[in-house]
Amino acid sequence: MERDNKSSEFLHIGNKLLSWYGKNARDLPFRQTKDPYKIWICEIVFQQTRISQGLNHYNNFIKRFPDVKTLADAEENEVLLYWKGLGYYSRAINIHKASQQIMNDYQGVFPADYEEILKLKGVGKYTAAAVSSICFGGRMPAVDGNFYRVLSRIFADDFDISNSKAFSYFSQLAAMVMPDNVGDFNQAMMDLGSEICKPKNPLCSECPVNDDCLAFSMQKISEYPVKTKKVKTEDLALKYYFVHRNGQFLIRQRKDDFIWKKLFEFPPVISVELEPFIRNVKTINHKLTHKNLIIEISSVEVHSEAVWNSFIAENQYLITDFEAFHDKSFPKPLENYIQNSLKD
DNA sequence: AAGGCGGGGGG
DNA sequence: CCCCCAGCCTT
Repeated sequence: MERDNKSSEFLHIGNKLLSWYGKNARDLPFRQTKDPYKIWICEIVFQQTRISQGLNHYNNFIKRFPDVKTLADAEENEVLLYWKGLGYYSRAINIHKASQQIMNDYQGVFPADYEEILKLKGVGKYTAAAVSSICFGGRMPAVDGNFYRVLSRIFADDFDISNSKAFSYFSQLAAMVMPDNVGDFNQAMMDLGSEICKPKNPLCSECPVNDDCLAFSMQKISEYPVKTKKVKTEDLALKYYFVHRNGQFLIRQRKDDFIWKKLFEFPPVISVELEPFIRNVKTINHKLTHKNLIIEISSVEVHSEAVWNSFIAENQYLITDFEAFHDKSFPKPLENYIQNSLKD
């Protein structure tokens, strides 16, 4: 990418960030490697996810699936199991498909080119830029929420980050401050955004570029970034039946549409023969980003083996128990429900 | 171009 | 209670 005279005016900002990063980089497991597979996995795991939340998932995932081939050879359900509780489950489905893409289309060798990385399932412009810059010396800024926040403050820029053009807009701002070492620059921006230039109560007095920050000099840090779109949440009622007998209970796998893609759940309906055996009803409130779930779970104890068997056969439910359910990925609230039932 | 997708944590 | 987090896919 060619740099013109105008943009070099801000190059010292990027260099200060690099210098700061050299001394203050967070010690994270994926910082010890340039293996594109591991960097790719870490980028996917940490999409819309704080480092502290995803760290165990990342470590467990890499331990079980240390390379592309191991992941490609695995069952999708096992990949989902390692994603349990992390959310945005299409990410797990997509990295599994992408690993097979790499085996089939790239002979198992991770593609080095930005445009090729971008073709992988679940990889967008951010992730392609991050992997190509960190592992292969690519020169694209990895523009994410941190970039929006840091750059909008440095330039006191009120461009609306909820605008669909925000990515390309802030990519241009990034290009103005971006030094030659793009990989480290991208990671420096992430660490600065996470540790210093935080959404609320940023530590401006410790910021390596506070001299260059227009919003800081105007005492208007809290006004940036500008985001107009508001999150609206609506209520959604879900009904489940915890149908159990002799320590076993019934489950089925969800489709890959709507929420909780391909995770396991309880039967959503029961037959009239089972209605008399409803023991208790529990209501669980569970907050998602766009939905407030009200989950009603009725516990149904089945005594008749014949009724049990016919109910399973008619609906093709799967049988599991309080040991084996650990092998399957359940949504968080259902996971918690099972754990609580185990105590009783 | 807009909306949907999890779950956790901070203020 | 609201906002945000190493974004991406579908419509």
